[in-house]
Amino acid sequence: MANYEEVFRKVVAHAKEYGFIFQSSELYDGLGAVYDYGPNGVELKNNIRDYWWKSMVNMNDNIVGLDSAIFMHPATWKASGHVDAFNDPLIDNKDSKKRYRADVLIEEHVARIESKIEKEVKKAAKRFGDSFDEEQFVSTNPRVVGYKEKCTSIMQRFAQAMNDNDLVDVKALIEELGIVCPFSGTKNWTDVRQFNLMFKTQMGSTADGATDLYLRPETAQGIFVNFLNVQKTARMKLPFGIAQTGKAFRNEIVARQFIFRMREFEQMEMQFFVRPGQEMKWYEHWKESRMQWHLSLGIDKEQFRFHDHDNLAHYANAACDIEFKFPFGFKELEGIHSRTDFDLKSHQEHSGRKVQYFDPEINESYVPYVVETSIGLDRMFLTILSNSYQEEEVNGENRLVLSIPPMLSPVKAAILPLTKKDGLPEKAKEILKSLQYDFNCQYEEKDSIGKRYRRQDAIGTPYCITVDHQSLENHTVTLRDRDTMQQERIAIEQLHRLISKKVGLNRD
RNA sequence: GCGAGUGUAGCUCAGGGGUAGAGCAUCACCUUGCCAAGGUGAGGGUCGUGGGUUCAAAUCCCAUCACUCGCUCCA
Repeated sequence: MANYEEVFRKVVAHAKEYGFIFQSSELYDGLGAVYDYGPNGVELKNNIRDYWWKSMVNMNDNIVGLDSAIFMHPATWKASGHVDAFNDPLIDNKDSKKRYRADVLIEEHVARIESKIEKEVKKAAKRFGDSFDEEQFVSTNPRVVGYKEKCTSIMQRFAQAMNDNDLVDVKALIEELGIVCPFSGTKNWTDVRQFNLMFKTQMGSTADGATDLYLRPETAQGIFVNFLNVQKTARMKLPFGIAQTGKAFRNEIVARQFIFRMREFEQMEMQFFVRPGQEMKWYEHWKESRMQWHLSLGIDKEQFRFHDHDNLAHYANAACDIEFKFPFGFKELEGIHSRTDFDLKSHQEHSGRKVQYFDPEINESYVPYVVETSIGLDRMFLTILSNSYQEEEVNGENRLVLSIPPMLSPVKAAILPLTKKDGLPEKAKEILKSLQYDFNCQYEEKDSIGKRYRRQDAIGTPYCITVDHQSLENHTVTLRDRDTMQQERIAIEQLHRLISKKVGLNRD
């Protein structure tokens, strides 16, 4: 594991040194868990996004795109469940230094009382034998009734306190119940604090007339609230999908592991709408299809695995992750969720509008079911980066190469005059002009040719084109392959076709 | 938020009360010309920030900020 950490350290340092990723606001000592993409980083990121968009939207005639705004009506987040689910009251035990969710502590306490009720019931059942009437017992036995009342009053008080945002009373409740920390066994608690996982902001320039808004914590809701607009205007028939990429914001309590967990990050999501009852078929379809997408990038199959969720979120009836083996272990890269009709139905209820689809095949209107594929663009970036980073030995010397899939490489080709005289730079610049319209190219004449090759290796450029004296005579150049370091001499006219074949999406 | 660690040049780090250092990187010139680190020279730091002790603080003390790691959360 120490070795993995070492590799990860190097990847992070490399990302900075070669202009892929900088920490946000570094000039001011940095801003935690926020990162900026540098000149090479933005190219790679754009290429990943393009590749996703092409394969999801352009290659599927039943998927269309959308770019919804980051600001959304605040009711959206009530409907989606985020307002409730993203507000956790937390409390620390000062002795054990452990942190707990206050609601969980209280619920566990209630659960203990409930188990006492069960014990009483069992005991009674034994005592009364066949004539035992559980319902009657539970409603009449004074001890059980007392327990039940206690549970109800605790939960009511807790609900009331949460509703009033009265965290002082939540703490008082915990103290009154005598809840102790399982580790230290003490009641030495801090105050209860609320963690807001959504970022709040205001719309409207005057303080008193402003409306509280949230920065969206996921892009999906923009798709759901536009379901009718898109379906009608693009004349889509079920099953069909809506895809969107964009920024999302989460106030993570801790943010670690470089760009794996960021406060501001970018998602690539596709929500696929299906007839109720067909969701599992499509869930399986997208599970398979998304895994194939990852494998199409040439990454080793062993680096991925599925992880099925046991504890499903409130909206899902099936969910799995595609995990990638990051340098710090297998971690979630993409989620495929069968979200049922939860979201659309909830928006229907909250908005008071009909969010339904009339299905001409069965002559019926219904709220569609949704299968979601949701991948973190930044996580995909880290996947590509950490998977590409390689150190190898060449003639007793280290070579550092990013073996990025060529279609994703920030720079497709470097054009290098062997020397910076005798008209070689001019010839090289001619070639640059002929290629740079279609490919992101770099021209370099500084330093020895070997040094330039290695610099290009370090940013993952698949091709180096070297212009030498022979080029002036017969219009040929050498084309060096990043991975094999082999060179072949080819006609300048062939360059465009060869590079296109290697870096294009269509490999035929 | 708690605990531990770190903060000196673009990067990696040395220096632990007395004029701020090295290697690499950068820039210029020379040399070489197909797999990085040849020669000469140059630029670059009020040692994270603020305060204190001292004749004197990068160095000792206090505070503060940021980052890293662990714990709590994570569709």
